[in-house]
Amino acid sequence: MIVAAGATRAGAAPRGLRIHGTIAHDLGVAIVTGVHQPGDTLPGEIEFAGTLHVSRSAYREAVRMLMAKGLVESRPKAGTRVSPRSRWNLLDPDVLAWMFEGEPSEAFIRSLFELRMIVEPAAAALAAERRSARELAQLGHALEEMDRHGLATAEGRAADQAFHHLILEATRNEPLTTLSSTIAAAVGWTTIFKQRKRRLPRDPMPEHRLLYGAIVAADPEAARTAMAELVRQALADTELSMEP
Amino acid sequence: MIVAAGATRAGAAPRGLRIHGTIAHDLGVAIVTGVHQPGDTLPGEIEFAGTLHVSRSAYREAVRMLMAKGLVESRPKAGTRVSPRSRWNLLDPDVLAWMFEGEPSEAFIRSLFELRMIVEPAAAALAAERRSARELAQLGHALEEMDRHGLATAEGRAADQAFHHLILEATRNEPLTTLSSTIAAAVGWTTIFKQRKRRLPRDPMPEHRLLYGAIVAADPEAARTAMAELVRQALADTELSMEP
DNA sequence: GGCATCATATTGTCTGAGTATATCGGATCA
DNA sequence: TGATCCGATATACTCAGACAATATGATGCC
Repeated sequence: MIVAAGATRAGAAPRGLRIHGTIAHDLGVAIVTGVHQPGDTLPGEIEFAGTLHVSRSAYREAVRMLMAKGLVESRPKAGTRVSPRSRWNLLDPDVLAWMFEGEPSEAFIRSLFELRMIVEPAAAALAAERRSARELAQLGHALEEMDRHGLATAEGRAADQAFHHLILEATRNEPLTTLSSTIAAAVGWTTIFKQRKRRLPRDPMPEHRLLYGAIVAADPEAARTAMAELVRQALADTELSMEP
Repeated sequence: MIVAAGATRAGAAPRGLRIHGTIAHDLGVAIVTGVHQPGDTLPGEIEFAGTLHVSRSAYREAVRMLMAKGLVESRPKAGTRVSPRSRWNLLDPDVLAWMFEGEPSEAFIRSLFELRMIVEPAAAALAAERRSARELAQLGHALEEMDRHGLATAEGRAADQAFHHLILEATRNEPLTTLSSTIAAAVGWTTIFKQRKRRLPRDPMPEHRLLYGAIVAADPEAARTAMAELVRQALADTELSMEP
């Protein structure tokens, strides 16, 4: 891992992607990591496509995808330029994932946690009011899975993400749930980021159980408090791995 | 307005867009308004491109944009299918705008206000703590503009959106600010939606001034309360135009 | 010095061909 | 009869080359 200077080709490419997807990925990562800065004009289509050894069509389709995410804008004669950061769709799952392929700034990670701190406790409160019996069961199952595997394993982290996603789904609020994909992904990457340097300082299971209990009890305020504590703890753990 | 069956061509097309952009717009609207439902398979490229009287390239680029927004996914042999709603990027500015070209469900509008109710008061609190002198001045100016033109005019609504956007910018939180583009757009369309049926029931200026005062005074809790009241009022006004 | 005009570079669009891939249907086997 | 394997096929994917549309930046005029 770690930036990974491509051996034979460009960036470390995700498998199962078509050419246009690969180009979009590589170019997207290059943009969000600052290789191409906002305001920069990319090389012309024919030239750049040639450099990347792909057809103009494939390259153009990649650019269309980045345009849809607000990363670039292109006009005839003017060329294709990197958009100002303010136009980037930072809440797009791909964009966020691309950010974490580099080393995102500490300020950015902090911003994400701030957003989690705003959204997730409120979501937990809503979920406590609206959750169905079925969702309660699923939450319980996810909790068990987390417990069995631990957060060091892929299964454990998947269960963690499922747990948080289930809570957002129980809010019966689609836009809020969409935020979940984004934040859940960020949480996932941050967790990997975190465990890369040192082992997990604390066991987060007690807080998860507290939160689960509050949702079962249909107690919005307890759920809000529990979730806030959980996010706070996650931030603290992440900070430990950032500073020193 | 109102669905607007296209006179000569397809949907009511936004001007200044290229062909691929137009197709993406029309297809996107058709999807989010339910003409093409999740799970549906779109006609083949050659056929559909022919139906729309555009080249395959233009059509494919349009599909790439929709794919980037999570609306469709396409694989060889399987065709291009509309993705399940859970994969849609509802926080994408375009997607949200497209939703409002139809008549979004009441539940959806309510969800958006619920999200505003979570995010904006918290943002106002952060803004009260972190705002710069320059932003204070800009906020004051926006408030003046709103006062002068009123919310019935385009200038007034622009000032309103600027006011809210400035607050989010003052939070020094990029992801949160990105949410602004989305929510601000939604608020804009909802306002039009609202005034279409009846005139503005109440004058929202006093609450805006209250909020502004709290931010000037660097009082987070007062700002939070004021913003909550403002959003609550906006919801109430919108509800008036939905029910009867 | 400001403004209108025009040449030009760049993206945008179109056409047509060939490739890669995943699904569907049939054949084989338990 | 049922399930598994495997090949034919439909579809998206990639490529190549040409022409059109457009906004820029220079030029010339007022």
